[in-house]
Amino acid sequence: MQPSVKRGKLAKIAGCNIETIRYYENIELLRAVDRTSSGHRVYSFEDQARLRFILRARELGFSIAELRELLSLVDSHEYTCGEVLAVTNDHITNIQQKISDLKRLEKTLLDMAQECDGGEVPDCAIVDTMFQ
Amino acid sequence: MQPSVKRGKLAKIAGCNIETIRYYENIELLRAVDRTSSGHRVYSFEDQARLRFILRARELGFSIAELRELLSLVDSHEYTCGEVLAVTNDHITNIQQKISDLKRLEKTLLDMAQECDGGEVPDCAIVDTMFQ
DNA sequence: ATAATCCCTGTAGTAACTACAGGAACAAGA
DNA sequence: TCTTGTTCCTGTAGTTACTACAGGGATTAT
Repeated sequence: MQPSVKRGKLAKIAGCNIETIRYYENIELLRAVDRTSSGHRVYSFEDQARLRFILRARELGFSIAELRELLSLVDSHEYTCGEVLAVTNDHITNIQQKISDLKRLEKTLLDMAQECDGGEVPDCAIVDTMFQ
Repeated sequence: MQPSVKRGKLAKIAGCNIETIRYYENIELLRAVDRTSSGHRVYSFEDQARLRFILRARELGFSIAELRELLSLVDSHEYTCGEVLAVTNDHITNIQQKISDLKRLEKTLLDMAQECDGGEVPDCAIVDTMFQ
């Protein structure tokens, strides 16, 4: 980790697309960082850590809106563990809901596929089911 | 089910947004249906069945691209059961992948939440973890 | 010096809709 | 018949979270 890097290098070490960084600046997840005299962005150590936090949260499936909530807590420097836990628990609930929706879907599709003999004939239980 | 309806009524009986129908026409999942002399769209019985097929497939999580594949099979009138099953099985595989991704996510989040005591102090294991 | 690479900006495209705005048509009641 | 309210038409823009240009300066390497 270097004390200051430009956008391309930051993208490389953080493992994201270079344009993603500019995007996060546009939507104000990242601050408008310092520039060289010719206008090239220069990212400090803290900037790099913040980007990694953002990318990690995204990997964990937090939406930008949820992430904004997390960041505003962290930025306030007055957040409590309980507040962070609440956001996280909401997110876990969302994910559990998605899992159960997908499982129901999977079951329906498997049932449909079971009905279908996969043969060469132009008559298919799946199509029939989808037409109801 | 009536033999011919206009867009608003079709949306109501099919249970979708009125604009969705026009959207499906734009992207050519639905044909450019007949019009009255003044230009109002009129949907036949077959048009209604096709919309229901589309909506059902979307409910089952098929993407528009997958749906296009299904519809081109159905439209050819020469599809075999095996072809439809192949598309369906691909889709099932996608869904199973999503489920396992989400489960991994859920576990990571639950582990993180476990570390967090949810207390009143401004020091949080979740935040620490996300900063790595 | 020059070529290759990097960085800058603004804008448009992706998926699958949804939501207007501004105006014409139609149905129902007085 | 007139009017009011609802429905329909069109085109366009907004949503999420990026990604991909184009056209042009800045920097680095040879």
